[in-house]
Amino acid sequence: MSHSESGTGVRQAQKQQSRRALLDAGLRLLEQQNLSGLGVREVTRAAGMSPAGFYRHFPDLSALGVVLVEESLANLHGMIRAALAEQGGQGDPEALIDRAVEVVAAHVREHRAYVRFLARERHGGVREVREAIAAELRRFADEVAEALALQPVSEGWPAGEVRMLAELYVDLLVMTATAFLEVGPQGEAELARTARTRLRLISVGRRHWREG
Amino acid sequence: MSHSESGTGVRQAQKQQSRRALLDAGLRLLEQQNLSGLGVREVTRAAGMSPAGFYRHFPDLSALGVVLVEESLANLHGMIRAALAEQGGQGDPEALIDRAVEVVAAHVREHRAYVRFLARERHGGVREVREAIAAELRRFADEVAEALALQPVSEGWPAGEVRMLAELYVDLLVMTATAFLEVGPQGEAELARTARTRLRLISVGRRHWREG
DNA sequence: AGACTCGGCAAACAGTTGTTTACTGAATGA
DNA sequence: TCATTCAGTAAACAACTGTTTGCCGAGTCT
Repeated sequence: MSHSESGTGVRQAQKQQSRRALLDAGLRLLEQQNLSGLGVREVTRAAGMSPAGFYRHFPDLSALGVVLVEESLANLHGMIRAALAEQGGQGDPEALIDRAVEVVAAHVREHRAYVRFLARERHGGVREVREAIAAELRRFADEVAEALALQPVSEGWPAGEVRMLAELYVDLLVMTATAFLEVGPQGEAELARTARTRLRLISVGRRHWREG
Repeated sequence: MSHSESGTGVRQAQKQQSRRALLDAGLRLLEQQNLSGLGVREVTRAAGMSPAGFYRHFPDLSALGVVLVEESLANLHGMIRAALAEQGGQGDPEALIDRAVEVVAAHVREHRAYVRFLARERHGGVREVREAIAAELRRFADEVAEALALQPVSEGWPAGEVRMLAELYVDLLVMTATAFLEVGPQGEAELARTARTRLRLISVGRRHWREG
């Protein structure tokens, strides 16, 4: 058909489908288990595939884990980026905090398995996955730092301190996300409230920082 | 010999020694692995014992994990309790923060394996262990809340808010501890500095809370 | 049309696993 | 001293593991 670009169609599509089945099965199994305790056969069985088939897609279970990491944060990344852009530099910080907590809550509701996976493997036993998560969170902090620098409150703050602040916010948001996992639907509202208070506490501290 | 109390001596001592060997071997193996990926045979092999011997001490690997949790926090608990008592209610909060970070740093240096274990299994795949950690951290927060309530700054604060503040401090300290794990010896000083700044930020926020 | 690529499979490999069984022998209590 | 307790053992169990091999057959290219 075409004389350039991809060329193949059905072939790659089928492969991607199998790959997706493996990723989905893995993610599902990892809701109740650690990556270092997961088995190749276990995943292929759950994906309806022969054990050997796994190696056509990933060399390792670690490799599958790394892909899951990227997928995990791609979503959240997008949502946060949208939230930050929406408020821009001139939005009032209080509203931004509310929006951020809201976004995190929604994200957990929609991608529960991914969030649990991240929380579980962030300090888990597989180095490559740990490092992948750390790298993504670093990029996440970059983005938050960028947004913070635009706020009027950051006038005159050195980049290093803004960056530190951003990391603090990211850590708090990640903690909030994992806390959402462990709370029932009826506890969500209160958790969101305390999360907002935590963030506001930082916000207030920041405004009065110079005076000690 | 004696006609009451324990009676047996050598017997129990030998058993305790084997039990310790199992716990130590487990802790060592868990430095590079997750509990859900650990095996009974693996542990007994590392402890120089027959596989069946394990069941004379623990029904499960989860049970061993729970014991490790208790041991992990017993130390830290004691150190923090000492630091809090040392300052009492009248010590200045800044100094208390410095002392707390110092204590955490020392604790990580001395009990690296325990701290890594806690960080790894806090959200790990074994429910019983997760719950044990959560329970211990809750008790930890109780203690911090008690200390915070004694500070003059907490005048007029409702107990619920003090408690929330205590949880925030605990979360930050735990995060600091796990961060110490991932940083080389030359990065420790800077990490301690940013940890202190984070805590001070909260402190400042708290002082100016009412005025918004 | 024919040659070729390559995702998926069945089978085999040599190990490993958790747990139970019946046992041994030293520390114990009378 | 003699019977009892019980921590630790060796052996066996069936089931499972990760990975490699050769093969098939559908999708692809010329």
